Amino acid sequence: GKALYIVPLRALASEKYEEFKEKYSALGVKVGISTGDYDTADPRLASYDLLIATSERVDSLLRHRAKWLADLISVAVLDEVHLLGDPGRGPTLEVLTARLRQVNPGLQLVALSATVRNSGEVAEWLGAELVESEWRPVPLRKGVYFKGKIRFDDGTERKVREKGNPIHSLVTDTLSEGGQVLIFLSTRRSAQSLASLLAEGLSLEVERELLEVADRIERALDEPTRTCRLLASCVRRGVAFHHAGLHMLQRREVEQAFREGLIKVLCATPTLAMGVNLPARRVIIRDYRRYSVEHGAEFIPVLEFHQLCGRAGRPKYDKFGEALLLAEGEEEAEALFEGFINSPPERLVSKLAAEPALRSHVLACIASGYAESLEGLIDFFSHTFFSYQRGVKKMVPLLERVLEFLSEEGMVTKRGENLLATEFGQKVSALYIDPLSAVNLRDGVKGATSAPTDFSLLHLICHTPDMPLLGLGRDAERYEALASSRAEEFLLPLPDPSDEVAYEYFLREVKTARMLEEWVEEESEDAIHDTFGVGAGDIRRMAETAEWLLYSAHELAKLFRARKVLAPLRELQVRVRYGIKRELLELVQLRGIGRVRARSLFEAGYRGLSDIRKATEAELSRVPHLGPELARSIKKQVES
DNA sequence: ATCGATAGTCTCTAGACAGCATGTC
DNA sequence: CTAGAGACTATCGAT
Repeated sequence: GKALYIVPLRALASEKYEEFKEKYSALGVKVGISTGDYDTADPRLASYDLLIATSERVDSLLRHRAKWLADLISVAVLDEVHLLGDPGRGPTLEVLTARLRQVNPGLQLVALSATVRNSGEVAEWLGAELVESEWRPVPLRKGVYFKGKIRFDDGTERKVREKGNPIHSLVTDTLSEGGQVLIFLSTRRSAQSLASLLAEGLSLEVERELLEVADRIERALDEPTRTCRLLASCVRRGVAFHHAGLHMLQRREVEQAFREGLIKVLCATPTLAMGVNLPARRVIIRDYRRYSVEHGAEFIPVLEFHQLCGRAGRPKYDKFGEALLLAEGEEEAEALFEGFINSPPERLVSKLAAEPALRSHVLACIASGYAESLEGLIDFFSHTFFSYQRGVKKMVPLLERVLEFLSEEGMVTKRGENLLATEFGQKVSALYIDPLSAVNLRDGVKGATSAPTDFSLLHLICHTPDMPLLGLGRDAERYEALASSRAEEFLLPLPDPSDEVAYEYFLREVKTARMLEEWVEEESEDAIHDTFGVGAGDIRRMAETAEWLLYSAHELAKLFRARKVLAPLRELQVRVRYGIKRELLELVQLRGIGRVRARSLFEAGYRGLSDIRKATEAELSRVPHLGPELARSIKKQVES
């Protein structure tokens, strides 16, 4: 039979894909990958022997009733199942698991997890045998550093020569023995400031290759932002920082250079522990507290602590790995030992009861024909981890409430005992958006009486639970002013200012919409960084989400015959993808031409495909940001 | 009146999945 | 279970 390998991140999917392709292709195993940035309904998907996919992708395939998935797969691997406890992603994982078992009762499941307190419970839910193993490729020692001394969990100690602050001493200590250090911090700002401090203080000797890496990092965007320059200047001194605000190219450069040993010290936020494998001899966990809006500064979960520790020790290079916590006093050292090193990890608790998750999965169940009645739904949900932990009875009222919402909004109809998804419901499930997002998009799109502005549409998609919003910060007044000056552009009724929660939310939507508008007006990333406090990585991620929602809005507009918004939505979708004004739409159709080169061509007088047709290759290659290679390529594209 | 040092006050905080269509060095 | 860094501001004294 075939195998399905399910991972939580795209980056992990492509890492596994490369790894398995290398290992198994020679044996004649066909390895494939399916994630959001690869094909959707690729018919070849069914021909692979081993398919690697993100959990949302598998869920989506199941929603599209991919028959082969049910029939051909004989084993599924669930990598990092401890995500079951994640409020955002966990529900998908348990629903997908239950679904796979529903359609294919004979399926063999292999679940891989970090240690959790109730692993037995998870195994039992899955009908699997629990296998526990302490083995790792490189032995790991955990310890606490205090006043020039590391105390390890195996009872040993190590003296460290104190030099400057504790971090500095530990870094110097590791470097003196030829090791690399990975330092985990809780905020982007801390990561950046510690990196520049260490870059300054360590004065490492670096290899020439690293200078090239630094140049590439500085040139990753069309014009470098302050962050680009800061990162490049750190890298030139053998130090780097890493967080999700960086452009993907920069993250990859940093990871690669660290892997090759060129970068010696890396200051990172937790992205690095969740993502691809990137080990170091010594891991220093400086921030073991993290701020949360509800509880203020909190200790990170023990589970996550272990996740961070897991990055210590490079196979083949290090005899052992070390993960260290920093203590400021004797009692704190003791507390850290007890609280992290000697503490059992948390229990996994199902988060399926959260309404947004339930809305979406109940609809999918009905829309894809996995349940045709309330009984059918209850039966399906009785096989989830939630029901295993809390009993189906707790689930029933929640299901009824969600069903009520879906039928009120016209996504599901009841015919006697039968539940049926409407065309609207089908569409929403296939688009993979939150049904509440769909309701807002539908209302907005139907309410458009004339051709909407960019801002109208951007605000509309920001008014959905699927769009992550920017924080308001100190900008309340500014966006209140913006909202009132552009009041007639909103497609939906505005909230009452006396409802503070709703109004603040609204202002954040306005701010986020404004950020996307600047992106689409070709404001420089540096300027966007300054006014909105988002990095290149954030902009790309938000644009990607916006594009998906604009596409969804377009599909719903088609369904509800809101003709006036169709063309503007489609056009804006492409503009958000590239971050361009309307006038560049034609140029950007060419492969190899994006935001920067399209603008460059336009300024040079090539305003459309016909201008390019008229130009010679030599003329094109003289346009800034273009070379002979690209000139030839676009000339060829224009002629065919 | 102006500047600037200092101390007190305020503000802010990690991450990242999903649709669809189309095509190469 | 509620921290710490950096930006901002008020205050006061020296010139």
